[in-house]
Parts: sequence; C-alpha cells; structure tokens
Amino acid sequence: MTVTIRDVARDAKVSVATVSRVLNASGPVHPTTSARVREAAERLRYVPHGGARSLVTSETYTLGVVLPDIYGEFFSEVIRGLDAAARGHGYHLLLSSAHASPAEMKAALRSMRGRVDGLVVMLPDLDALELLAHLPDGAPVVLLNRAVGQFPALTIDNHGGARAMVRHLLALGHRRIGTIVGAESNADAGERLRGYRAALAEAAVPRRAEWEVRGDFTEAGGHAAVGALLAAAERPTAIFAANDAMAIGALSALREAGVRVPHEMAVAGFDDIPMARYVDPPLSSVHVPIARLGTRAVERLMAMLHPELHPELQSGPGVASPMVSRHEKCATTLVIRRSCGGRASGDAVPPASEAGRDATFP
Amino acid sequence: MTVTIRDVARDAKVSVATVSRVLNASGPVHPTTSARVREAAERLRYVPHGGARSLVTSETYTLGVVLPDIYGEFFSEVIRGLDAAARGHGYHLLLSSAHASPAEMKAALRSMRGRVDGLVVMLPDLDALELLAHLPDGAPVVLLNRAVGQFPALTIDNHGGARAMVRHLLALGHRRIGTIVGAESNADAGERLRGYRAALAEAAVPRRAEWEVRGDFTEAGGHAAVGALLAAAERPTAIFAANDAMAIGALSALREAGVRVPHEMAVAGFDDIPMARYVDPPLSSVHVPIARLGTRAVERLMAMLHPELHPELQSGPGVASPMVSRHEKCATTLVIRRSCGGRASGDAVPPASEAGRDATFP
DNA sequence: GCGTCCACTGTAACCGTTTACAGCGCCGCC
DNA sequence: GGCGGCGCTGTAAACGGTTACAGTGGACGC
Repeated sequence: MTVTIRDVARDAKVSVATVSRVLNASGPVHPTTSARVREAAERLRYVPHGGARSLVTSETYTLGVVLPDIYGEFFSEVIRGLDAAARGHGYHLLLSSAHASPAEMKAALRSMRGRVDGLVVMLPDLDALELLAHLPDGAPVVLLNRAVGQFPALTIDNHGGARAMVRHLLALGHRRIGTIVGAESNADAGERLRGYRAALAEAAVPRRAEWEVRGDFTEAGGHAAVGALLAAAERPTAIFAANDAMAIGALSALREAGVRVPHEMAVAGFDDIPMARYVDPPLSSVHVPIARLGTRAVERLMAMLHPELHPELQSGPGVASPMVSRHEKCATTLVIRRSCGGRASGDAVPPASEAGRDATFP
Repeated sequence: MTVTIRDVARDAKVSVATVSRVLNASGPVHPTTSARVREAAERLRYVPHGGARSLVTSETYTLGVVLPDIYGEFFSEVIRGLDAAARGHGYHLLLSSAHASPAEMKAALRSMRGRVDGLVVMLPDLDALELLAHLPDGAPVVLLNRAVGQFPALTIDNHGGARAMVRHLLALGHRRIGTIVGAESNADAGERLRGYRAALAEAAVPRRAEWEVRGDFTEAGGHAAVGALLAAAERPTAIFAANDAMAIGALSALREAGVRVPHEMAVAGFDDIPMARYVDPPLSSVHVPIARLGTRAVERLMAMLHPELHPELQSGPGVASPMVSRHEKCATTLVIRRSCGGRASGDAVPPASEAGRDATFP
C-alpha cells in the first residue's frame, strides 16, 4: 500500500541506491536515469519515510520541547518563539507539554530519544532536578527558566526585574507595598520574592508578613489573594504581583471591592504578556521578551548542532564571549502603564523584536 | 557512546530478543533473567530508540499538526486544545506551523511521512486545496476550518455566528452596520461576510459597498479599516469585525478618533479569544470553542487510529450518528459584553469546557 | 595495446528495534 | 519410552532508507 523506495526503484528499473542518489542529489547519476527516477517517484507519489531516513543518518530535523503542567499566555508565547525559530532553520517541534508530575516528565524525556536532535526543557519545580540525569545522552539540551549544573540555560532576570518594579513603586511614594507571591515550589516565584524584599531593604522600608500573600500564578489565585491584602491590619497602597495573570485577577477583585486602581491601590505585574496592555486600566509590568526566550533557545541549540555554521557562537580557545556563556540571563525592562499611577507613559510600546505578535487569525 | 539494546543484551548475557521481551512485557521470560536484564538496562541508562521502534511497529504515538502562517491567540488556543487532548491519549504533537506558502506547507506535509500516526491540518487559503493530494497515504487526517472532499473535517459555524451577531445588532436598533472583512483568500472570512449580508437581507436593511471594508485579520488591519468606515458618506453606527483581533484594532482606532464605544459606535468581533473580555470596553463577540476544536480533532483522530477502543465513534452499519459525520460543524454562541451597548450582560462567562484557560505561568 | 581515470550503477551492510520461527529441556501422559 | 505441550530463549528477517565498496564500460594518454 504505502510506496517505498524499492517500489520506485523497480518502476524506474534501477537500484534503490540510484533512487536515493537522485532524490538527495548525492553522487553522480546520468541525466536520463535521473529523469526516469524522478518521473517514477512523481507518478507513484513517493514520499520518503522520515523515520527510516533518520535512523541511518541520525538526523531528525526535530527539536523536542518538554514543558511543565502550567498553561497560559506565557507558554503560548514561548512556543510561538520556538516554533518560528525552528521553522526558520528547517526544524520541526516535537511538543510534549502539560506534564503534571516529574515522573511523567521523565517518561516524556525518554520517549524523545531517537526522535529529536536537540531538546528544550523547562523544569517545573524545585525538586525536578534529578530529571536531568535521565536526559537522552546524545542530544544537546537547553534549559529554560532554570540554571542547573553544567547545562546550557536561559533564564529570566527575575530578581532584577522584581526589584526594579518595586523600586519604581517606592519612587512613586508608596511605603506599604504588598506582593502576591507565586507558587511555592516554583523557582521564579522565589527569586521574584527575593527581588521584592531586596528593593524594600535597600530603601529601608519595613516589610510585613501580612503583605506577602501566597498565590499560584493563576488569575483565580490573584483574585483570592486580594482579600487577605485588603484585610491587612495595615492595608498596602500598592500590590506587586509575581506574574500578570495574578495581577489581572487582582484587578478584577479590586474592582469588585470598589477599590479604585491606581488611585487607591497601585498594581503591577510581571511578564508583560500581550494581554497586559489591554486590561483596564492597562497593567504596568516587568517586560520579559517571552517569545525571544524561545527563539534564543533554538539558536543556541542550532549552534550546538551545527558548530561549523555558527563559528561566532563558539567559545574560542581564549576568550569566552557572552554569547557562549552556558548560562544566559535575559534582561527585563519596566513597562509602566496606568495601573500603578505615577507618570504613566500611556502605553509603552514593546520592543521591536516582539512586533507582529498581534497578527492573529482568523 | 549511545547505548543500544545490544549493549544491554551483552551486559545481561542474553539475546536482544529477550531484552525486548522484558522491557515490553511481551512474551514469557524467567523472573531471574528479567531481573538481570532490568538491572543492566537501569545501570547502563538504556533508553529505547523511538525512531527505530516505530520503524518496525509503524506506531509513532505522535500526531502531526500543520498550520498556516498566521499567528495570534486563536492558534495558541487551538494548539493548547490539541496538546491537552494528545497528552491525555499518550500522544505527542509534531508541530509545523507558520507556513507562508502552499509549497512550504506541502514540504511540511511530506516531511511528516513516517513520523506521525495521524495529522491535523489547517488549510490557509482557498487555493491550497491541491495540497491534500500530497497527504501521506497511510495516516488519517482531520481538517480544521475547511471541509473539503471526503476528508473528515471540523469547521466553525461562521455563517450562523456572523448572522446571529448582526441580528443582535439589528435588534438593538442599528440600521447602518459596517463590517471589517477578513483576508480575501480566507474561507472563514468569506462565510462570515455572507452571514453578515444574510442578516441584513432578512431584515430588509440595505447594505452599502462602503460599509464593507477589507481587513486582514490583524489588529493593525482592523485599526486601518476604521478610517474608511468613519469617512463613509453614511457613517455606520455599528461595526462587526470578522475576528477579535481586528475588532480590538478598531476599538483603539475609535478611541484615537474620539468616537465613544458603545455610545457612538457599537463594536462586535468574532472568535471570543480570551483577551476579548479584558479589553476596554469588554468586547462582544461570537464565541468559538477554540481549544475544543483542537481536542475534538484529536478525539476524532483517536477514533480512527483505535477503532476498537472507540466503538461509539464508529458508524454502525445502519445508523450514522452525528458523532461520525465526516464533517462536523462547531456551533457558536453569542457573548454580549459592553462594546455593543444594549443589554450588556456584563461579562458572560465562557462555557465550562473552557475553564482553567486563565491559569498561567509564571 | 594497455593502463588509468572517471562517470555511472548495483550489491549489501548497517541504523536499532520488534517479532516470527525454531530449538531446547523438562514434565506429564498415554 | 515416545511424544505432545509448555516455558524459556536465541537466530534472523524484517522495517525503509543511506552509503561504503566494488564493479562496469568508455575515453584518453602513452
């Protein structure tokens, strides 16, 4: 039923080797023969079997992507970035996301063996490190959001970003600043909390336990956290949420509570997901070049897969350029919109690299 | 370097067949031997080579996804649905999106041969039909957004949805209703335009060419279209945009032009992307269960791949249940928010099946 | 006339699995 | 004691390609 290279060979009265040579333009073959083979392949609708080919060439032109269980615009953006970059290099993406448990993730990692040339892995929880021992041996890996051991990694400047945003709130005159903390087991959440505390400490502004409310990175979590913040003995005048989803949840909770933003309560988020500029009032946030994270991960994988094509990315014998540092930390920028009052620059336009993201369909 | 089944066999002093039997629990093997093999595999960190395995079993546990060039929240949602469903069935996703030209898409389709068990294909333009002739023969296919030939397809009720929304605007008293049309070559765009016209015709409300402005499904396109609409000899009092991205672009253009929504101009969109309820004012839209489209596509593929497991999805010799009709049209519902005035039911909550989509990270 | 080289083509090994088939030892039954 | 059956194991043939190697025949130089 399905037509193989052997069928084409028989039809064109040549050997399979010749068919392979024609179709891959490897080795010399007579024009006449070539034409005959090509015609036969066309007529039989021959399509080479990718799996079989990669078995011998050990090149799959596929990159594996393993993501944890958490959904949302952040992931969509990462995947978008990965996809665009991969496609640009002629690669596909083998996606395996939404893994609830480390065990599941390990299974996913294993199943990628022999199917991908490289891997992009985003570790979910702090306790997922041992997963890395089970990485397929051959394929290069780039870690997202976590720098662990000697693996090449791409992380976000969580600490710096959070600190910058809280500094901004302090500069606006706020002295009672609450925060909605991210999921407990999450590494980014921890760093953002540290950044928040660092900014307060610098300014010698006291912090209080009742101002640090646990969230879970979801909109609902942000919504729920507002109750505790409003009920605090000393009510904060500003809220820094550890991500935009929680900030958006907080905005709706505040609206329901009749607390006006930003006049009675300033609100800021983290990530600057596309939606942030559309909410009412537009949300101030720590801009993370999310899609860029994906494209950059692919670029690094490409450099590892094709060293000869990317000499500039290699570490020379002497110098180690920043391009090759195994751990790359992505800078963040502040995007100040109306939700935190102050000199709201209307709607800061995201960097050009993010342009085009608003195209949509249908 | 990379350890194969042969290495394990040698180490455990058995044949490769026995190793395979142990690891797949196929065929009888002595407990002692089994333990020895298992131990060896563990110690050598053996991971089976998926490609090689699927070459002989011709099962890849992977579903191919081929999407056109257009980005946006709509696609993220589809992919999210596909991914969740695929994972639920133990399948991976091989993603190949962002294909600019039919030729590229054809190449993508070809390269999937031997790598996937089934395919979800979204055709971009009207002229992309001939692509289907180049589908890999063996694998079952589900078409998204287009019903073509005998292929199983999942489509949106574009015509009905558009008509319902325009009817709603008419019921609110609007008689001059403009529309921002989608990309010319796009099938959905055409159907939505027909739905718009049908609603006007029913109500015997005249339509004018100057009220039908071409857009391209992007926010920028929607923004630009507003200029023409406002400059019309008879200015409309309502705008129906063929998708939400354009509607959102229109909202910002109207704000810039000082036209208040909904008082001076009602606005409605199509798709009900998650962002729709967050814009200001919240956007009335035709709700499409976007993620559901993805999960449903996977379900149908599963039914085709494992007929024995999904007897309820099979067409019995007698009855043809709606479950098995090759072409399934997804119903839409109206979600009325503030952007079109009228009895804005505040913020209609999306159906439960879409719940949880707001969870996000980090 | 003969050796060399080159363009072209075929044979067969190999990639890493699964699996049909066969072989072996042992038990139990006639 | 022969024999069928069973439990366990190994051998080897696929799966569908790529590619090293070994021809073949003709052109060409000496």
